[in-house]
Amino acid sequence: HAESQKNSKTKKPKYYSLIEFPYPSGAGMHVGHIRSNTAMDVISRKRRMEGFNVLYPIGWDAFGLPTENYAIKTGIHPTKVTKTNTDTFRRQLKALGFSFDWSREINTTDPKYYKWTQWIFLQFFKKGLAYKKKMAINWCPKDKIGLANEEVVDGCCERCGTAVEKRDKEQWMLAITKYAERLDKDLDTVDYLEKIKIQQRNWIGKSQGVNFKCKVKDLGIAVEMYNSVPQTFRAETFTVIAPEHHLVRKLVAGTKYEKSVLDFVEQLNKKRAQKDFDADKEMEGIFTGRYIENFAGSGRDLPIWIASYVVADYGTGIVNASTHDTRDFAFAKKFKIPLHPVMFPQDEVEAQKVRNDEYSYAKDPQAVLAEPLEFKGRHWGEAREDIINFIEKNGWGERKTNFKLRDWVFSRQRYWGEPIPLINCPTCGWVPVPEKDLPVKLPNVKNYQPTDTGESPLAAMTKWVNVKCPQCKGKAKRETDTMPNWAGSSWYYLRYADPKNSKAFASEENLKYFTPVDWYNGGMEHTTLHLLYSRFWHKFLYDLKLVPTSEPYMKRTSHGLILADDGTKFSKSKGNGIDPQDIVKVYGADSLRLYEMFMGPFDQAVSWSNDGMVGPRRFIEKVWRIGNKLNLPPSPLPYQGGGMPSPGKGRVGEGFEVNKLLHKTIKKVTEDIEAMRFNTAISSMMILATEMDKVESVSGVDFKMFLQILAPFAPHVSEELWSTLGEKKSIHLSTWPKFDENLIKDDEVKIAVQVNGKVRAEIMIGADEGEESVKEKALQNELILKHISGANIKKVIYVKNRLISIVL
RNA sequence: GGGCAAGUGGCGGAAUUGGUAUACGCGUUAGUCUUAGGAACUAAUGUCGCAAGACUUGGGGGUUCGAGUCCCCCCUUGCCCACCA
Repeated sequence: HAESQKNSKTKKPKYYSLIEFPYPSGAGMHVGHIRSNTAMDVISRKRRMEGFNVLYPIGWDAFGLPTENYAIKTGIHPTKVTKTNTDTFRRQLKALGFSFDWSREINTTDPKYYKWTQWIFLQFFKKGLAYKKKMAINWCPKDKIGLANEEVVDGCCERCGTAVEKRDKEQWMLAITKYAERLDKDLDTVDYLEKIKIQQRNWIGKSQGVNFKCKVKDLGIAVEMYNSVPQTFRAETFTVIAPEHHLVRKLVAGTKYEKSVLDFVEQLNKKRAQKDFDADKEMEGIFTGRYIENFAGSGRDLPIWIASYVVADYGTGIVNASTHDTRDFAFAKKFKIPLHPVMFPQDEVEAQKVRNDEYSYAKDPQAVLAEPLEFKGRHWGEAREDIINFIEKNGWGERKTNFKLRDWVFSRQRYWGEPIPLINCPTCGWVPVPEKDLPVKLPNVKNYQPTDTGESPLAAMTKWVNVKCPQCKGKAKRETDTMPNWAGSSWYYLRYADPKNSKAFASEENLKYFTPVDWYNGGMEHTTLHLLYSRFWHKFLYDLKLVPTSEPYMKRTSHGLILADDGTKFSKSKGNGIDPQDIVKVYGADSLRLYEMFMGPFDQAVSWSNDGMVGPRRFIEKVWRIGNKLNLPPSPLPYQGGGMPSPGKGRVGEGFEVNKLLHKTIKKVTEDIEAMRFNTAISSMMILATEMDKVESVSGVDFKMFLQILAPFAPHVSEELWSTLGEKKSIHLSTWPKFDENLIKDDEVKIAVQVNGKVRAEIMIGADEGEESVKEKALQNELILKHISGANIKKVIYVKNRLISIVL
């Protein structure tokens, strides 16, 4: 295994490659888990051979619910469960020969580690970015835990599937929205797969629009209405407000609408909490009896409706509505609210349909505006900026940027997490635990079960809870909430740079040398949670001048899932996971690694197939056989079925051709690894091996170069053969081979000759043969003559070294 | 409903990004060697056809000398998101 060295010990440039550290579940790893590890191991090994000091670390993200639930069920302490599980995982990973630097292994549940998770949290607290807020949180009645918005799937708990309820609870929040702008903008500075950037951008949901300033008629209340498509602001005929909006009560107080509206809201809120509520289908609303007065100087008063599709916490929770929004349109149709289109398709027939309110017409950049009159005839797509300026000049509203991103609910009422290191003092309020008292260790409790009151099990530990206030020394109580499992993973890549440091989360020197992460591979499912959270923490630490860069990861790629052979997901409940160690026992670690990389495109989902394992295994045996031809001492390759592979029979071949193929393969493998096209890299090595197997003798130099490009994929067999060839140093410390430009050029090329688009012949030409000469060759070809005789040749097209196309 | 992928032999998948579709692997068939083979090697293997040849990348149109690749319409599947205009 590899030991990454600190700056002082090496002059090599560093390279930091990273995989998401695993959550050590009781089920152990299945073959799907190691796809990412194998890919990054290939890249890390190649980098070492290219002369980098590679940091490729590993650790355990071990806080979290599954372990806690297991502890509740069995009564075994989560620490013990974690120990057992990490031992299993470690054994499984070691069986595959990943070149992790095990000397840097970390564990988020180790007090020496979570001391710094707590420390970083306190920095958030001190900067006012951690705050307590009473809010309607998502409450899972089964897990008895508050969930972040991001953890609710279809109105259900992401973990257990129980329908989520709303509950008021004081929660610690982290103000990620303060960083929304930078999290969006700085995506321009990093090399992430485009689909990852897109997904993060959609999640952050930046939208630029206008906050209109309005008054409620007869009440004199000022309200703001956010609209992200202000171009169509002359089209609105009504206003929609979210049912849970705080203004609703004020609007109807003391009016004849009060009872019916409040009843409606209560019912609607219940309905919306259900998981199968479909806002588009079940569009509901009620008139409040109130109007927006003279909206944006239009002279029109807009009736205010409560609408089921508006949310209070996006924008201002109240929106000027018009025909040019599909949901507003559907709402108006349902409640027979008059419409007033202001933009039209260029096609007159279609335009008439819009005039007749036959359909909603929205978001077409080519649309022609009829109003506002100052913009008559201009297009929707280009008039936007001018119209916003126009609105601002007239004082109707202000330019405003909104984000979908919400602040992060950071409290959990659970046992198995980092205690939030704060003390609540009746006189001083929330006081941070002094740095010298960190970490606040998890106390031993008998019962891990969360309480029905929604308090953490820690709340029952009165000895632990009751403390002196660090400021006034009066009686005070500890916070009993713990952190979510995303906390420890938000900064773990920094700890790897200096995992044993007790003075800081990592030394400045080591951070400067090792960070940022150069290449980070992980699952798409973490794009909007872990990946975004850790970018947020990193930027915060950057602002405190504690890390040297503003982004944690320079490059982010993702792997496709490995599915069971029936195309479904591996899952604990089905118990269909395949243990990599079972495969290793039969086929060997190298075969498994090769197969994982060979089975399909790295970024796409592939189904596991036990039969497919055979191919890579045979390939390795073939490589072994070629090694035997080099007069090596016989050394049996163990095989489950017993027996020894045959030495193979040499045939007379042309060594020179093999040499050319070798250099072409070096080029292909070198390039394919960088692009994560591992499958085609392996296929080209298979072709090379077949050719080397056919020829009578292969030069040791050639064979060693082949072993070197194979080494990142199949580290064990290549190392073994390397040493039997007399090499004293590890193949993994050798220098990545360079291909010879002269050898990858062909003197002769076979090209296709097409007649009217159909391939009719193939001819050999010189690699740099002139166009005229090639055309002549083609036209004189017997097979071609058959097809062109008696016809008029209109055109002859020559694509260099590819084909000739004759058009009759 | 939105976003992102994807649809190619019996199966997993290649295709230098508009230039010989089906590389490589699995499976299958025949042969060689063998006491034996669940080893290895050789050959064949998209479909139809005796052949010449014709057809073929989810379906239908189009652009082009030339389309798996580009454009339009439609169908199907997966993942993520979904009251957020």
